[in-house]
Amino acid sequence: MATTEDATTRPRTVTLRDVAQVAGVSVATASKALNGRDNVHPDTRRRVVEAAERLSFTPNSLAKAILAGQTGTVGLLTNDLEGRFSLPILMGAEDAFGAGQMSVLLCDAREDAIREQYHLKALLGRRVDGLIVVGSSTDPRPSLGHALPVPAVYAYAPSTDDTDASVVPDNLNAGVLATQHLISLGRTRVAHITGPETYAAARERAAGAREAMLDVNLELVGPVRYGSWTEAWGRAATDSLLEGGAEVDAILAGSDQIARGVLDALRDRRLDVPDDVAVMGFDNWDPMVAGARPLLTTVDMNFKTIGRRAAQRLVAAIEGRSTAGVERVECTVVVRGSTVRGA
Amino acid sequence: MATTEDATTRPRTVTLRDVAQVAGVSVATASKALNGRDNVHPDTRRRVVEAAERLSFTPNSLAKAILAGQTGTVGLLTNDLEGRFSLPILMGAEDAFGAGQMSVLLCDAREDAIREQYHLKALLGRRVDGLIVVGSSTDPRPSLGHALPVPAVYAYAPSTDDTDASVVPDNLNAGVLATQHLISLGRTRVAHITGPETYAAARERAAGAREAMLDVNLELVGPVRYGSWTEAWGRAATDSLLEGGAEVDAILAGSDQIARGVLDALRDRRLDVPDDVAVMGFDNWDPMVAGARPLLTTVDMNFKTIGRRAAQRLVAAIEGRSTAGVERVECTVVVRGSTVRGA
DNA sequence: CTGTTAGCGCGTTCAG
DNA sequence: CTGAACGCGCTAACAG
Repeated sequence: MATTEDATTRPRTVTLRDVAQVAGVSVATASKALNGRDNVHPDTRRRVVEAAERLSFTPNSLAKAILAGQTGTVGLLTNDLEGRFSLPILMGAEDAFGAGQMSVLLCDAREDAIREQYHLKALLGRRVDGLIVVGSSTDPRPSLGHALPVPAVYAYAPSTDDTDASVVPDNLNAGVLATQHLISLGRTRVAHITGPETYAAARERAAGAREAMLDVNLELVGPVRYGSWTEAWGRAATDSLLEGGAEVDAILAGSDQIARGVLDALRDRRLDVPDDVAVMGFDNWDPMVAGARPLLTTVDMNFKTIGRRAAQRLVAAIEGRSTAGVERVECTVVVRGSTVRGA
Repeated sequence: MATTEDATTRPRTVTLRDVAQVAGVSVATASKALNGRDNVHPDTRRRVVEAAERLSFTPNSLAKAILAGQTGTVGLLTNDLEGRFSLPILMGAEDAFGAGQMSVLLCDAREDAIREQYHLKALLGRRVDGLIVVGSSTDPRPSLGHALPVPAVYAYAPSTDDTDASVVPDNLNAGVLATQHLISLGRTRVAHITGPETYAAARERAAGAREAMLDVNLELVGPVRYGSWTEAWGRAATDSLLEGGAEVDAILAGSDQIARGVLDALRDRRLDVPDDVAVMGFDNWDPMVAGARPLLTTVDMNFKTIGRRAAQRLVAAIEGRSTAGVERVECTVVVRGSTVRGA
């Protein structure tokens, strides 16, 4: 690692003025030529374009932005950069913007309101055209308020203020769909092992499961077992369930991690999956799903779609077509070997 | 989701001019007052600051940047937003910048050179002060070249051009340290199951393992088993290893996922971990490590540190103290129950 | 068709 | 201690 002073060798940023000079025209003409405006002689345009390429001119978006009042930049304020939710959401947003020319300024507030304010200020200072706010759980989070100079869309965690725009996973429906899949396989004795009751996601999925059972005049086996989003809890809860003598032909796990624990516990007891007991998870989290034996049936919450929709609504809002309210994104059951042999 | 036209209700962006007007001073004075420059009467300053707060004035960084020639923004160009490497690196970079006032513009090129060029152009247009380029594997990647108007630092994947600045994990040393840990426990018959031989990370870790064994006049049991970075490969390779009649007292897995597969296969064969066979992985990837039975000993490659170092070197380069060459970040052995009972 | 002028929001001289 | 004037890179309106 040698230290070198190459600041001097680095080419100075080339401006439109340089291009104009090389092409032998005025700055204004160069501008028009490069932006495809009318009233420029083809020959002149060609000269300007050539000069621009030769100097590898990159227009200064900042200067443009200062005029236009639009920066083509959005702020993405997350609280869960570690988590596996922000990332797909971020990708979805990138997707949606990618086609256009939006760039994403990323900030992680780490669940700290002070940090969030700080970053918010920084983003507004950089004159972002809009904000996407990603929560760390599906529980509602405080609104940034309506006094913002730019529109905001809340993703994953809805805003507590429902005149804000939010895009969230449909956890209730996820519970319903998962349970209907199990019922469609002829399973009638379904137990539900899930994460902490303090999580809205856990409660809503459980409510969906209960609802789907009720629709066919069935009930879940025993109470919903709330615990933590871990494999260890999946194992422990399964053990206690079976030791309690419960007869089950399906276990609905509140997440893929819990499902992995359930599978392990069943395997230890020499119970066959899916013949004896069918198992399902939620999230379709690849590393968990792909390594499971058998491969895990799960519900994909379509985080990427959430990100994409949030981005689309944000763009709409920036263009003046603002929408309010919570949008729930459909989830998808992904059938694999843990519920249907060989699938 | 009701559509509303609230563009009108949204407060117009307030400029320094507004503040000056309210405070009854000129823009120049307002500027000095807010930026803590000398030669401003305390009373005047107070009036200006109050006005700024009342209007919730946010200085326009763009305008500032256009003058200063520095935007306080860096571009992070990744190829692996899905992957679990960019994320910690991104966080480390955020950490390092967070103290200061750098903001991060994020772009995912998805391994597509065209996309990368496109994003690069966009970032340069936004006049980023520097670039961090994150690869998707530890294999060297093509340099962006030296004709860039701003410095670049390559993280995770080094640049093929070693006059560039790169920060990468020390995979060779990781292999050494892991193996030394096993040796220190008295294990002498160590097998190595890892990912595809096409990956530099796999080859280097294997080389480190071989080297550490050689240091104490030992050899790995059998050839290195190259395969894929999956649990399934871990299971399959372990089965074939043991069916081949190999006597091993330790298995070094090339990743935590592979290690999980190894643990499963050993468990199926009623072999005790760590008493019969000690098992180790690489990456210290929490979801894999935390769910393992027993908890998995592994090598943490300190991705966050990589991100932090890349950010620090970038800042140094931006300030003119540019450094060239590849920096290898130390890794750390994290001891848990799969090598030391009860740890 | 092209060049000149003005101004976006701000920081920085330099007179007053 | 304060304010007018200038310039950053660029586009829009107008004049030639």
